[in-house]
Amino acid sequence: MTETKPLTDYIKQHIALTDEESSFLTSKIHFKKYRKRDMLLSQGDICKTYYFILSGATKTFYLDKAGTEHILTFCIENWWAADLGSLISQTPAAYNIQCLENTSMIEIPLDAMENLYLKIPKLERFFRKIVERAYVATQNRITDAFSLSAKEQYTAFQKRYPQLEQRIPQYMVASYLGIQPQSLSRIRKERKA
Amino acid sequence: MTETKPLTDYIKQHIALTDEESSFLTSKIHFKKYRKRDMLLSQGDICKTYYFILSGATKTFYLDKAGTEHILTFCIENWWAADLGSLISQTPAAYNIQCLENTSMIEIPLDAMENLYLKIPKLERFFRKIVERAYVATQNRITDAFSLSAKEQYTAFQKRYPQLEQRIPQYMVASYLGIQPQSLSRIRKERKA
DNA sequence: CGAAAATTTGACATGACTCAACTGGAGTGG
DNA sequence: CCACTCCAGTTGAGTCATGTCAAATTTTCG
Repeated sequence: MTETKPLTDYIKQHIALTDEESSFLTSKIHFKKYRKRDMLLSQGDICKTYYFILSGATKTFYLDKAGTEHILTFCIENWWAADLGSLISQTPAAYNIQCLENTSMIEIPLDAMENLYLKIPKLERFFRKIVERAYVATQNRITDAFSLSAKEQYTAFQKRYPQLEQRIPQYMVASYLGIQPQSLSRIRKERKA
Repeated sequence: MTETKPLTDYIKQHIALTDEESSFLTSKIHFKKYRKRDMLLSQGDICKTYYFILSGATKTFYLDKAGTEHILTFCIENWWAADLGSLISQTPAAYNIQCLENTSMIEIPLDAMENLYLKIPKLERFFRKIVERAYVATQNRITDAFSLSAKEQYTAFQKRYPQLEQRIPQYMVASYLGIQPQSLSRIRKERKA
């Protein structure tokens, strides 16, 4: 299973795994490829899988009452995607997850996760740290939303996701920033001047 | 140490602890009382402690360049307070934490935490779940900020923190919502009508 | 090439901000 | 116990950033 090696390597950067643990892990996860526009999860479904992105990109978004799309986060290489709220309490997902490019990932089904935690308790620590990091990132996002103007948030986005802007349409950046595409267009125009 | 019992009880609701584990835990944590307006953490300091609130309330906030206060969260009974970003990477805190009332809490110093994880590995699981929950709450906050008007966010705040509004000044609610006190005053006026 | 989608631009509306004045209650000191 | 001060909260008037609606233009892609 050489295809799953990137994940075991990634985990080994954080915690030591014996060969046995490593191969048990490998036996529980699987490699998968998706195509641009494929949905990994739809609002209302129950999220059953953790996704670790090897290459490509996804967006996590939801549709409000008016049917407008709001992008909560982009996930790119070496990052995790899932609707954690749905996953941990097995309730209907609040979010959709969709591929923005052809994307290859490693999937860890929820029930495999339980086995992994039992057999390799160290993984509790690993995932605790992953979630901690994600939590801090989300807090920073709130902080930015609070005190930065649309212009400044756009700059912050470019810093947080270097190069991503080149890979996705502008209206998605606007959606991530919580502004209208027209407004982003005007901000960009103004910045050039 | 009967004063620390509420926390051990709280943890036991989630994971089983032997008597030995329970008393080891108790030996590592301490009970403490703070007074209204006491600072638990100041922007720029390194956060060294997890706080579990038994009674009272705190606010976690930061001051922007203009010196305006933005409240990220309120923490009340049975909830955790800390600047996790500062705590996990031992970098200067982005946030201040201050008591809004006389508040009693249980403190777990960061280095005690490491001992606890070693001696009681189950705690990794417990804290993973705590952080997961906090993460989901933060995501929901972003979602609200995105799609709700100031009016609707005010209603959401009242739902998320029942009764808290009665315990704190109105300008803090405004700060939490990310609007001016004047705007909140107008929203309240309009709602009565 | 042609249709559909994305982006830009213009004109106008609006929600929230800013600045400023005023009200009312809480706490303090004479 | 009253006068004074301070601070939270309210209200008003004008401003500004962003939203809305609509049309023109450019880009993408089958």
